[in-house]
Amino acid sequence: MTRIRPTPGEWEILQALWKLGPATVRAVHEEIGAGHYNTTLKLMQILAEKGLVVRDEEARAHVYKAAVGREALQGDAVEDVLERVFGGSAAELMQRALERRKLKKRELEELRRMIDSFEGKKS
Amino acid sequence: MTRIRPTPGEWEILQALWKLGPATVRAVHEEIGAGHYNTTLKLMQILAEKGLVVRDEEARAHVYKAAVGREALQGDAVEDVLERVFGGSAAELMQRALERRKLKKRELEELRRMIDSFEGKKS
DNA sequence: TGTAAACTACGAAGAGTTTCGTTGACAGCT
DNA sequence: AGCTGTCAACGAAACTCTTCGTAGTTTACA
Repeated sequence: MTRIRPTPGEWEILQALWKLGPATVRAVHEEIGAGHYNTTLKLMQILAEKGLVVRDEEARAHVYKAAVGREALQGDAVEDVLERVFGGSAAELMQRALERRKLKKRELEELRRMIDSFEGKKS
Repeated sequence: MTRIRPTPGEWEILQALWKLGPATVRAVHEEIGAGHYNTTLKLMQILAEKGLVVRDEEARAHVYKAAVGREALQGDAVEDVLERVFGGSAAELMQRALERRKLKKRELEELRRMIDSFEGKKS
């Protein structure tokens, strides 16, 4: 099972596609709002080659859509950063995240619920 | 304030240096336990150029030590992954981390304490 | 003194990523 | 038909990262 590891440019495309749903290069490019149109096109073609997006070529303006789930790819990205940066310690990762980003009260409570449920499975 | 973004190879060196303290190329290379000696050397020279490590050239075998704090770099790495992968949502990042890695009971409790203290600062 | 081992230094090769110029096809309009 | 704008496709160029071959220096020691 090889881990999927999009490049930064590819992440930007994928985020746009997850947000927009199936979309043309033009639409994705405008959602991103920066860089050259051809760069967006090229990256989307590369993503199609890699199978991370699928392309409907019916219309002249091809319609792309993400072929991978957002959560799954995020999970892979977390694995990467855990291994490379945190030596596998998820607790340390979360500590840094808490230090850097203030979470909304609602988010903190939801997080606590998640921890509760995980702790329930252990003991 | 430019964010420090070591490459994967550089992270490996830095992790070894944080673990060993000031060390020679040889020591770091053996700690890593893989790859070509010259690759380790080259990466450490690059790190020195970038200022992420400092080099004591007194002895023939130069002694390198990390010039940046582990926690600070981890924080930068978290910022990166938050922006690129999670659209800034630390809650989502932590959710993925919890799904992927089982934390020890002690870690879960420590995490809960951290959440408590952060929540205390709000409302 | 001669030789082997350990070390730094240099640079080139190869892969991967991103950017963008150019080309050719197609569609709409006058 | 001719003009204009939009599109996909291709490939070159620049850049980064990693690997490793080669060279030259220093140290240890017989």
